[in-house]
Amino acid sequence: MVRGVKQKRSAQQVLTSSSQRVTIQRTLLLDLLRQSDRHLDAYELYRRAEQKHSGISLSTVYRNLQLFKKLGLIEQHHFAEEHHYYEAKPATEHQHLLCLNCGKVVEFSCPLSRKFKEDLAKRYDFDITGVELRMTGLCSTCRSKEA
Amino acid sequence: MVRGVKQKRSAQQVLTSSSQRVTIQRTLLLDLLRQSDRHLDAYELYRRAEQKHSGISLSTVYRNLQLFKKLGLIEQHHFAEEHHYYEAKPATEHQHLLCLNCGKVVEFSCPLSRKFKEDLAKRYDFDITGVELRMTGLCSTCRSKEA
DNA sequence: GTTAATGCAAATGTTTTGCAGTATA
DNA sequence: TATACTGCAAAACATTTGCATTAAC
Repeated sequence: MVRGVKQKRSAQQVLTSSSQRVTIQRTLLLDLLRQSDRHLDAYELYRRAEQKHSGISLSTVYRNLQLFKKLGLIEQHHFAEEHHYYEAKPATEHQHLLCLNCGKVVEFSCPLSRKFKEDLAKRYDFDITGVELRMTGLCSTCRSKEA
Repeated sequence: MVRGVKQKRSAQQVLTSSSQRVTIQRTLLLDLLRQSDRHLDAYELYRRAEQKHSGISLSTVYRNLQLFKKLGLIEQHHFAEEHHYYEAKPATEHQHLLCLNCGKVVEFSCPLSRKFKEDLAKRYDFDITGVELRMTGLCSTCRSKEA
C-alpha cells in the first residue's frame, strides 16, 4: 500500500475502524479539533460546531470528547483551574509552557522526558504510558507590562 | 535569632505575618494539610476538619484553600479529572507518578527539572515559577493483577 | 428493521457567592 | 468596637444522564 502525503487517517476511517457510527456531528467535531491551532474547551468546540451545524447539542460534544479520548484521538489538558482543554493528539510528543497572566501556551518538545521515563519506570517498577510536563510562569510581554 | 529544629513556621506565624486573622478554622485546616501524608481534596479535608471542629462549613474550606494557595502555603494538583488535590508546599520540589488503576501516587525528586527550567526560560523568554511533571501509568501491583 | 447516537431537559457534583451573625484584632 | 471570617443556603458552573426521537448500519 502506497502512503501519500496525508499523515493522519480521516475522521471516517478512524470511526469506522473502531466500529463507531460515522455521524455528521462526530465528523465535524473531529475535524474542528484537528484543524484548530489552539487548545479548545468543550464549550468553545460547541460554539464552533454550532456555526457549521446549528442544532448540535452540548451533550453530544461532551459525549464525543469522551469517545475520542477513549479512542486515543485527542488529549485532555488541565490548563486553567476549572476547565479541560482538548487537542487532537499531536504526531510528536510535546509539553507545555503556560503564562499565568495572559494564558499563552507554548508547546515545546522535550526529548529528555524519554530518559526520565525509562529511569523512573525501572526505579519504581511502573509501566509509564503518559508524560505531562507543564511549566508555568510569566511570558516576556506580561513581565514587561508588570514592570 | 537562633533557628531550632523546626523548619516551618507555625500556621499562626504565617497568617499573622501576612495580616490575615488567625481563626480556629484556619489553624486547623493548615495543620491538617501539613500533617497529612497524602494529597487531600477539598471534601476530604472538610471531613477531617469536621471531626476536630464540628460545624465547620465546606465554604470555609474552599475559601481558605484559595487563601493558602495565594499565600503560597499549599500546592494544587490535578490528579483525577474532576477533583483538585492539595498538599502543604513541600520543602523540596518533587514530581508525581500516578497509577491510573489504583490511584497510587509516588513522589520523586527530579533535579533535572532545574536544568530544563533554565533552558526553557532562556529560549522562550519566560519567567518560570512552577514546574509540574506528572507521569501516569500502571504500578507493578496493578500490572500483575491485569496479567 | 435494529440499534446506536442525538437533542432536550433535568440531574449531578464541585465550587462560589450573598448575607446575617460571630469572633478576631 | 470595627471589620474580617464564618456558616448557611442558594447560585453558578461544568459535566452527566434519562428518555423519546432520529439517523446510521
